[in-house]
Formats: sequence, C-alpha cells, structure tokens
Amino acid sequence: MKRNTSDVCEVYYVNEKHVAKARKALSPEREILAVAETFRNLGDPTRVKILQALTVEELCVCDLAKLLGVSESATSHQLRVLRSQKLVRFRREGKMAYYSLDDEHIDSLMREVLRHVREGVA
Amino acid sequence: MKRNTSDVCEVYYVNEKHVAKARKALSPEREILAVAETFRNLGDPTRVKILQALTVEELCVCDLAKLLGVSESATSHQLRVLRSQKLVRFRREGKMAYYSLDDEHIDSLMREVLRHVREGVA
DNA sequence: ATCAAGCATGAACATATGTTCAGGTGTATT
DNA sequence: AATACACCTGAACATATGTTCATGCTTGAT
Repeated sequence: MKRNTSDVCEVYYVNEKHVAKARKALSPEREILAVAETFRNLGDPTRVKILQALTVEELCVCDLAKLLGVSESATSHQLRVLRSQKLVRFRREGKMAYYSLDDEHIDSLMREVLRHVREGVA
Repeated sequence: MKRNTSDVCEVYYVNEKHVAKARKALSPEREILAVAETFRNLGDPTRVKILQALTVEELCVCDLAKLLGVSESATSHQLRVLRSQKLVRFRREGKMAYYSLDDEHIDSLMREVLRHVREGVA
C-alpha cells in the first residue's frame, strides 16, 4: 500500500548530531561532482588498461589501439574522456600523438585500488 | 569515404617493443574488471557523499537519507552498490542498520582523488 | 598540390545506470 | 497477534555511456 510521501523515517529517529557532524565532512558540491566524475572516468576496463599501460611509458594512439585490441576510433574517444579530467596529457610529434599520465596521483590511485581489490579476493 | 576495414594503422608504425613492454604492466583481466567496477561504483556524487560522511562515523540509512536529501529507497539502493564492492559494511542493531567504511583503502582513495581534483582547479 | 597516414569527431545505436514507485522483510512495541 | 517502523528489493522509466560507422582534420611525403 501507499506510504508516507517522503518515505523518510520520523525525525525522532534521525540522530541530528550525527547528521550535522557528518555534513561538515562533506566537500563542497563542485568538489563532490569533480571527484565523482574523475572516478567515473576511471571506471571502465578499457580506460584502466590505458592508464596501466601509460604507467610504464608514453604511447601513441596507434600502439594503444593495438594493445587494447580495439579500433583507433574507440581508443581516441576514450583518450578524450581521460584528457577531459586531466588524467592523461599528450604531445604531438609529426603525425603521431604520444600520451602519458598527467600527474602522479593517477599512479597512486591505481595502486591503492589494486590493494583493495586484492584484499577482496583473499 | 569508406576506409580500411580494420581501421588500425599499419604495422610498421606500431612500435611492437613498446606495446609488448606495456602489455606486461597490465593486470590480469579479472583484476582489471574488478578495478574498473570499483572505480565505477565510486563514480557517483551520491555515493561519494555517503563515503565522505562515513569517514567520520558510522551512520544508519535514516541519517544518510536525511543528510543526502534523497529517499531512503534511493539510499538503500546506493548502499547495496557500495556493499557489493565491499566499500562499506554494516551491522544491525534492532531495526536500525549502521553503515561504516569497509577498509582504510577507501579513505586513501578519497584523499588522493581530492588532491588530484584540487590541483586541476589551480 | 595531391595523396596517404595517424588521429579526432559527430551521429546513431544498443546497453547500462540511477531514481521512483509499489510492495516486501524483519524487529520491537503494545 | 497485530501494528508500526526501519530497511530492503524488483520493476519500470528516463537518461547516460561506450562502441561503431562515416567522415573531417593535420601532417609528411611525393
């Protein structure tokens, strides 16, 4: 049957002090959005592979496409996503575009999440 | 007009040594998928807020819904996603369910990505 | 200038994602 | 036992996402 419109538990059960305390820990909305978007961009197997590969050395779109086993077009689209969040940068050399990781945080994130994932298996 | 079927650049331009070297850096496929899925689960503003809030202290669904300004149902669905990747865990106490971060990696990930995001602004 | 190679992009499509809605579970209180 | 509350879940819906296809763009060679 239909419930209360708000469907949120009554006020006397919400611990206002806890809520207030937790609210202070929240980053401003624009930071939250940026964080979420960054994680979202990291949340695709193809892009994870790209970043892992670039951990070793810079690579051109051509090499990446070959490595990933997908088309250059798909690779280029993914690189665009990664560029949009400044996860990778690139330099042009003649007709080629060489991509590399943008900063050292990316490497740290990948290592940390790998630890989490490996613990989960154990 | 229509191009080559494969649309992948010719072999003589792919640097096979670089590709081989980069390939070695890649985690096994199942780890790649787990990493991507973990990041994907972190890639939503509501879930980011939940995790930031739980950094401070454990909270019940009720408190979280109030904090986020969304319905309990939506909150519960999001918590389910976070549980599926072992990002949060919970304990029952009577009718309430108290959620907290599952391990310390989550905290590290949030801090690291915040550094990345803040650099981007500068 | 013309052509080809490497890369980038726009549109379209199938699939995935997050929310709402309606209802279902389990526990405490009466 | 009956009710109320806190939380959970399945289905449906609108929107977002990633790939493919076709085509532009830019550079280097002829």
